[in-house]
Amino acid sequence: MDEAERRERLGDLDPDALAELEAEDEADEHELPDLPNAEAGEVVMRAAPNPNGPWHIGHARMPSVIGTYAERYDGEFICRFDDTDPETKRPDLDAYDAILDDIDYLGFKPDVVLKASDRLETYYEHARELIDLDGAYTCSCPAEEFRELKADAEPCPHREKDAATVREEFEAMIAGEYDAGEMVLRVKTDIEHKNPALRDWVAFRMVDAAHPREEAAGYDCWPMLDFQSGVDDHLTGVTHIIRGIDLQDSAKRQRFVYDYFGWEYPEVLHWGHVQLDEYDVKLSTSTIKALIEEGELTGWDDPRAPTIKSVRRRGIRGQALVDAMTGLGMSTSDVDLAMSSVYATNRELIDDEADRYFLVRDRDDDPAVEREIAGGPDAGHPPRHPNHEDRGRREIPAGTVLIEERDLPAEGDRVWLKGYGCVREADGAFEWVGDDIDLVREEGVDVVHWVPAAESLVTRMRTVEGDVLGYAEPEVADLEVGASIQFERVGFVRVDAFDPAPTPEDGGPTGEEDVVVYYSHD
RNA sequence: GCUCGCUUGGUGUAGCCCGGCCAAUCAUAUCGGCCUUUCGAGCCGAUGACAGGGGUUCAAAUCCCCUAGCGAGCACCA
Repeated sequence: MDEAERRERLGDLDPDALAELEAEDEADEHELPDLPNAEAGEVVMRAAPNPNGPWHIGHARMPSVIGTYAERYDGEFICRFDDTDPETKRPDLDAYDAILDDIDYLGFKPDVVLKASDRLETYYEHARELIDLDGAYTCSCPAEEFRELKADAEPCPHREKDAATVREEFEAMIAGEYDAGEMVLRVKTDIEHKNPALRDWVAFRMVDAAHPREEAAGYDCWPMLDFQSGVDDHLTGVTHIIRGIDLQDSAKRQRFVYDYFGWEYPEVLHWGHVQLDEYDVKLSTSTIKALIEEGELTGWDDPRAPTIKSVRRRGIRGQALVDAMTGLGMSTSDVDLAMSSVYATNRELIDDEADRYFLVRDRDDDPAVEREIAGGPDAGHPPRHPNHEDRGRREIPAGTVLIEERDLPAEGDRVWLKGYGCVREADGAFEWVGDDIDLVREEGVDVVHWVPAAESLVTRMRTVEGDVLGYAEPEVADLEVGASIQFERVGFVRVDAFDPAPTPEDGGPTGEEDVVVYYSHD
């Protein structure tokens, strides 16, 4: 009896037991723990990226997890751009759409897209209300001076200003009557709170630089993250917040504002930082940006860059990334993501559709070597896919072939050219032996890949470790850009371009290539 | 310095709130076998973990304390 039969029989004997078993199965499929206090149809979550550059792989975690939860609970997925710093983390105008595109690649679509920089008037309104509730005060202390007072749990003289004065000075902030550093609005929390991080934090400050978005360029008084994000989460009905441990004090800070307004704070989950193995490059927008500017990387989609654009160009499916990210769970500790688990998932996703081809690599330590075949058929005909004979067979001209030096048999020994037959190495040439498969099965002849010496395509394969040159079999020319294929005994690749134009950067195409492919994984 | 948090095999994770069914789950990785004209896949098997110490208890991965290690916040960044 197999599993299905056993279940059917159990269903007859004891339907309740079967239902229980199936419920367990369903629970097991959840990589992510259930959300606290979550009800189907009432969950609202948000990703709040700062659009200051394209995303690295770590950024995939938030949309992956939120999107997955939104699907599980039939909830809402808000994408809110927290672009309230026109200066130090200055938004990149291209990043807004690039980020939405990356979310789309992961297979999710936000229900709502917001930009904080569109919502300044809303923040001002709430600040005014907070002032009226005696929950905030304008402060002209130099930052350093206040820091010392705070460290000693001492209030500054501005804390006791009357509301009218505070209101007046805040309106002057909005009107742009101060320069950066001259005046801030602080939330009145508890100046003696045992955690210094929570004492009278800044809600609004003056910024001299104009916001890059035209719609927001006229504002000089900008909210800080904790104020803006706290107000927006409430106003947009967010029920569950997920954020990094770097923001673990944010909820505690924002609670003071929520208490003034009588709002209920959402559920909060924190998680640690993600590190990736495999890459030499740090998972940091600024680091990657710098390496591109220095010419170390050819761009955000360089295969050596740990970015979403890069893995996408390499033919990794968004789903593979989502599975890996949700598999990391919701732990508060820092985690290392093994790229091998992304690759394992992706392999399952593309193996069935990826047709097989040959690529003979030509490397310094393992060059392609040429051999003329004496006797034997004119061509080999290996299948396009071992599990799909219906897709037909390739035609690979034989005659004179290339194989990788490491695959070359010793003088007098035999090797099986896959899809062709068995040959023997004799005086720098191959002698036809035959196509009796028992040679492989019973006599242990190695099976290797090969390409014709004359008709093959000059190929550049871009990998995480750098580029590899080689020769691909002729039929690769018939593929479409974007196709995922497997170079047998080499690995899966995505076809990126035919006859690419040369690029000035090191590591890019030189103009010699017939085809450029990006290496996915083995 | 003050405050907060974390620590399960190579990696990730489940279990911890509500102690016993945990001689600890699942995935990945590595190794071996079967199958296969390669690789991959599939099937079978193996490897391998509760940071350390103390306490409470009939019973601790789970509760308490201490130590160590790691991380984060104390920004007019997000």
